[in-house]
Amino acid sequence: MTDAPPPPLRLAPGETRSAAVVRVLGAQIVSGQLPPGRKLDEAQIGAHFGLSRTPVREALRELAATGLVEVRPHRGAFVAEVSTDKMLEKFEFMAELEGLCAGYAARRMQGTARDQLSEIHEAGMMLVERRDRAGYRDHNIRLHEAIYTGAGNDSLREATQSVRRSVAAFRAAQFDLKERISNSQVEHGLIVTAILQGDAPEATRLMRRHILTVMDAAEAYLREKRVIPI
Amino acid sequence: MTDAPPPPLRLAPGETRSAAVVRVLGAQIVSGQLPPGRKLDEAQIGAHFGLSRTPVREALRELAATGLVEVRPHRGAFVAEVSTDKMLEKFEFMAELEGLCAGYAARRMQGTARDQLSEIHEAGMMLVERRDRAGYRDHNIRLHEAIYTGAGNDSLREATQSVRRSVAAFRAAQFDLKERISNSQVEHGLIVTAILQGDAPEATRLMRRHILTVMDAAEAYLREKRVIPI
DNA sequence: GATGATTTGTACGTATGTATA
DNA sequence: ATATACATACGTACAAATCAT
Repeated sequence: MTDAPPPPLRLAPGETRSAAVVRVLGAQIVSGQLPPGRKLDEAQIGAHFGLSRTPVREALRELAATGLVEVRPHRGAFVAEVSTDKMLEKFEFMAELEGLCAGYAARRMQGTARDQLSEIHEAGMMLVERRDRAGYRDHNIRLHEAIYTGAGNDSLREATQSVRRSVAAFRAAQFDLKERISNSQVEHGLIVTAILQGDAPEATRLMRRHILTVMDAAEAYLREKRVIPI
Repeated sequence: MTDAPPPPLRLAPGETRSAAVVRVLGAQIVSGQLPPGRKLDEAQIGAHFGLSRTPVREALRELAATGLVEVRPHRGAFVAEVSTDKMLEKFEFMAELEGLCAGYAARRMQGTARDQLSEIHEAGMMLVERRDRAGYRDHNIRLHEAIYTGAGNDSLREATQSVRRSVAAFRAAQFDLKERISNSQVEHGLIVTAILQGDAPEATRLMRRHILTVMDAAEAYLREKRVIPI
């Protein structure tokens, strides 16, 4: 329990301490290092980072706004604990949002952005062949983010990113079953083709199904385990 | 400039001071009392409410998370100033979200909730006849909220409410042109009918068009005035 | 149920960074 | 460009509420 000899908090240039805490704690929650339900003690976290409670408090409030943390008045902050039902609702919502992104992207993406989307997608092939699951996870995020951006609506993009993050916090690597990777690449191919052809309804439909497929895997996992994964 | 003789902040039971500040400032921003771009000085606001800067700070951060306030590091907090383009993006996004709500509501609303929706809608008739614009504004919110809830997905509901609030902050009463009220009631009628008949695609389409109609009025207004309204 | 310990909520002072002269 | 003024960012102390005993 005698951890953190030096203050392990590197500040990006121009970054405030509270922003850095948001960054670090958020990553730890999304990655599962801080499991749902874990108490987030202000003083303890502050000591860990070599900070006072003030910037930690602000960071916890900000994380609460994104849904990664739950703060109960006079009771403290906890890594958000999401019931299976709520999590399935989030997936359902995310499927709609991603579907919207794909549809708008099909209508709005132009020259350069379209080429980049193709390049990103094709880069995934190699990762599938290599069975590089970590690499594919990053690739997957890149592809989806390219589509969010291609939708040409910042409000939509931000909302989709936010929901994706809050969902990511509650599905561990377990979800990324081996078979899913090659299936995912195939589904991506269909979606990218629809976008490049400007077929918005098809892009929306395929993307929604793509996300709901992940949800089905998640649901099966959740029902079996009866607990929220790390 | 010698305002606020008594501390004008009433705390709801169990409410923290910072939560109360969020409530009051948020209402003032949405209602237009605090116009976009207005500087929100921590010390000044704290003095106004008879509080120290700490709860005010936390309130400003929370409002920033909802998009009503913009905080720039070391520079302070301001009522969010949204460009015309960004505002139109928000409207576009809101139209999609409300459309989703209507579609899900058509699939999921059951007995009691359906009856309540009908009742709410019919209550609007009287307000239109009376040309009660303030009353209709409240009624309009009630109807839309009933549909959000009827969608049966909390994530979707919260996101829709959030976008609606942030849009509301930038359209003043001017938008609610006299003719719009009766038109709105007619459009509501079509939407409610589609929901009660369980026709999800039609409910989605009608609701999206309903919101985009408001957007067109807003756009015309914005283009004319060349400024963000109060 | 009462009391003490612990943690959060708030107040206030200092340091740091930004903007202006 | 340097200095000055000012608001925020952070630290510290105290009050209030919750939890444990």
